[in-house]
Amino acid sequence: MSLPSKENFSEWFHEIIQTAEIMDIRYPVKGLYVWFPFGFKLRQLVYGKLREIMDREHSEVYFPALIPETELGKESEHIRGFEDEVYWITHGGLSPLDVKLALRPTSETAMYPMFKLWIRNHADLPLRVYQIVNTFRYETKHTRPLIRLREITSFKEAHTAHRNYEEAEEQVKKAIGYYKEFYDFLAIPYMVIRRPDWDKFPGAVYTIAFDTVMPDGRSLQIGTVHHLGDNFAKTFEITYEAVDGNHYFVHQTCYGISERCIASLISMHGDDLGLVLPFEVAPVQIAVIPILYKGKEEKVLDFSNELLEKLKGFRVVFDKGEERPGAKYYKWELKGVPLRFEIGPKEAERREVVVSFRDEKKKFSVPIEEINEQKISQWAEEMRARLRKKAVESIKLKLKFVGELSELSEIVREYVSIMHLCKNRDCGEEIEKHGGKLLGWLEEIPDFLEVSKEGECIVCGGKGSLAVSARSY
RNA sequence: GGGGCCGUGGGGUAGCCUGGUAGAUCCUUUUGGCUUUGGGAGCCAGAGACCCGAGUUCAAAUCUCGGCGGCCCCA
Repeated sequence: MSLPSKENFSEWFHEIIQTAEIMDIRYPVKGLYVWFPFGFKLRQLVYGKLREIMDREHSEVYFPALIPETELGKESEHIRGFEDEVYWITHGGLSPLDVKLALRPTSETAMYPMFKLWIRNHADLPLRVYQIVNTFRYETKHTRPLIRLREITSFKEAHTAHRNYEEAEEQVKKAIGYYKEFYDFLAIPYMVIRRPDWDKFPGAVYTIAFDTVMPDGRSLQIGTVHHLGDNFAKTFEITYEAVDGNHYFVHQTCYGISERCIASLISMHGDDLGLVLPFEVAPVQIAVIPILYKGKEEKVLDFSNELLEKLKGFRVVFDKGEERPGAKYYKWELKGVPLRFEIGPKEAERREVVVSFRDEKKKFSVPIEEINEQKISQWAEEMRARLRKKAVESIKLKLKFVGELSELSEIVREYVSIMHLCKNRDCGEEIEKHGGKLLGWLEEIPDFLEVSKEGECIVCGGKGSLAVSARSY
């Protein structure tokens, strides 16, 4: 029943996914997992926020999951980046297909032939759409629920088209802003990192990623934003007629977030007792536990009902099951319920409620009259601040600035390594010889890092800026 | 890409080396009943398992091979 300690992160993650009923990992195909109802509810709430953000200036769409080989292969760099990982449909029934169909590894080549039809003139721009879909990649490394999947079940991908490079770049900045808002909402600290030129999205001009740090000191990419320039526009002939009457190629961006956001949510805040979830995304926000002594049930139940009446706007569980109170506390703590109200004969007598926050040990009493939506929202907001502070503190312990190249091999085994590095590819490759992966250069300095942006390249001594290397998931 | 370990009730394990009825390995889970309820209650009676396939053998959870699935280490 009890989880392994979070100190042993890999084991802890594996167990909590199952015992907290996020995903059932017993599905008999490698890399595919089943969402439990509870996990799916969490997904729905988290993606609800993402939808809310996207809906401000994007339209939600749906494109087919199957892409003909003829389209997938059009952009040569793009196909080279994915060809090892594509699942192919080769038959319809017993007959071989004339044109093989790929299960989308991502949707650029599904969407952009249609963009060509949709975009005629400058009034059609900017075009901004997104979809939340499954994608397939034949992963050869170890698969892991929510983190490395052969079917990504929850890929939010946005695709935009603009009149020129600059307007597309504006969109890149906006996208970064949206993702910041999303991860701030989840109280997950992140680094915004520009990927090395040799490690960008296949077909992109440049790639900017969101990376966070897992409790075992490995990095996890939890979002990417790509400036595609007019690379795909040229391949798929997406042009528009401008006010001057000439035709120009559009410039595009795309950006995505997968269920790794939920992996990071679980990993960042969870503890030895189970999930710890921000109030807004918790499938159960409040657990009300009555303590039913024999002969006093009615009094306690009446008072509970009075309380429940006040909690109508929230996702509440009223647990009057047979178990003893202690067992119920553990059960709902495992599920990450942010607020717990306990009501026994004493509380009914004094018209008070015992309140307990998931992220803190202490309990305290509050008169029932003081409990209302505003109070609860205030508690929720305070809890988010505490979660973020705690997350930042734990991340700080996993980051280390590296001043000497000779120290890197040692440090990168346990920490996400920060260093000054120039943009020279040779220097970047030198970094990776010491283990870990060069994630790239910090686009901005996060508030939890106190180091100067500029410095001498740790390899060649030239002009360098802050770079990050880590063992990554 | 290279190497190693593993698969037994829903979950975690003992048994495998040295083949001999899973009639009771242990913990957890679960069904019914009684008694309980302020941090994982107790008792009684039940339920539930050898990954799949082939081979060796009188006999396979146990030995061999293959498949599927999982974990770890190195690059």
